[in-house]
Amino acid sequence: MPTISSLSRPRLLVLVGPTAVGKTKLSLSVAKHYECEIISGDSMQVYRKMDIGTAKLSVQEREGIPHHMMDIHDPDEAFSVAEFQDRGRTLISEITARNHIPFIVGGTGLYVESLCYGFEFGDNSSDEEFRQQMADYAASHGTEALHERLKEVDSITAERLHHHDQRRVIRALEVFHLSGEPLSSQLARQKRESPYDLCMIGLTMDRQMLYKRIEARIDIMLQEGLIDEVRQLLEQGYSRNLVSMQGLGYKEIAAYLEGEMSLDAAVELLKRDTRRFAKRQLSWFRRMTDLEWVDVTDSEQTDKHFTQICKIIAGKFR
RNA sequence: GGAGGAUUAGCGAAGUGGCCAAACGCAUCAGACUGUAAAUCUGCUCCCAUCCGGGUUCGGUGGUUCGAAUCCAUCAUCCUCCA
Repeated sequence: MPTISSLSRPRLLVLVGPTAVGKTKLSLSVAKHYECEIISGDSMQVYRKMDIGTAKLSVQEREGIPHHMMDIHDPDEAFSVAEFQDRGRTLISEITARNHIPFIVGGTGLYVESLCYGFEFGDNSSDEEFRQQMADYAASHGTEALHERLKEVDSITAERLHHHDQRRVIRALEVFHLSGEPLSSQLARQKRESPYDLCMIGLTMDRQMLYKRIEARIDIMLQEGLIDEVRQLLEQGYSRNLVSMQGLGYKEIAAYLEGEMSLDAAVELLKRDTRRFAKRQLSWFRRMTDLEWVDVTDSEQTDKHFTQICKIIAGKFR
């Protein structure tokens, strides 16, 4: 039963799951049934010109359902969780005002969670020069020395980070550098409560089956012209160092196109990396306690899964 | 028929008398994750045990030795060369 506060909070429907489980397909049925507008919860679909490798639905395939947070940046424009959250919040209130249900569908755990819960990124922003300085320091003095420096300003964060995890060590240092406050104390202030009336569904599947689907999907992407897509990006001058080019499929195919490995090797690597990614997604989602799981191993039974999902939604949003 | 080489954990591959349950790589599995997150990072993987620890391994069998994955014999399988 909804409490007073849940009645006053906007509804937010969420569908997560590892890559290639079948989120997209199910999301269309659900969106139609509940008059939803979809917000892509995916860190790579935000980029234009990256369609095949990100398994983006074409406008036609969207069957008239609005899809937000797609194609909002060129591949050389940096994107971040904070921006995702910011835009997401706006979208949610706009969609709610239209009397539609905002529906996040995606596989980027951090992004989805940042929107679902009260993550506060503050105005820490970033400082490229500082990052570079820190990276240089680690290169000359070692990662442990850099970790030591973090220990001095934020021992709590240092405690939980391995000194090899330079990206996080540097960010924690950067947060202190920019705000004068340790990341850990900023985090301690945040409340875990969601600003929304949440209904979160997670799709899962037998691992072997999922891996087969991943491989099959990659083969299809290749047939659909993934290599050309990557080639065009490179020809248009998008560097391999760009964040967008670190995406699965782009990274590996670019390595092939630049002559670093054979196509077979690149494809094999892409499959492996994607399998690993799916595993990581699952381990992220598993700790999300508000999630209701739906096992879609029997991938033929989409009607059954759809019914199951509707039941969960009906239970939450009554 | 003869000569030589090989056989190590899921795979590849070190180890050639004690420091070996066995390096390393891969793959698998598990985990972390608050402005790069499709990124970044950690740990496990012969069996049993939460820990201490215990039990079985290095193609099979039988030896030598206080002690063998490592030495010897023999059998099996594979490869190369000579017939």
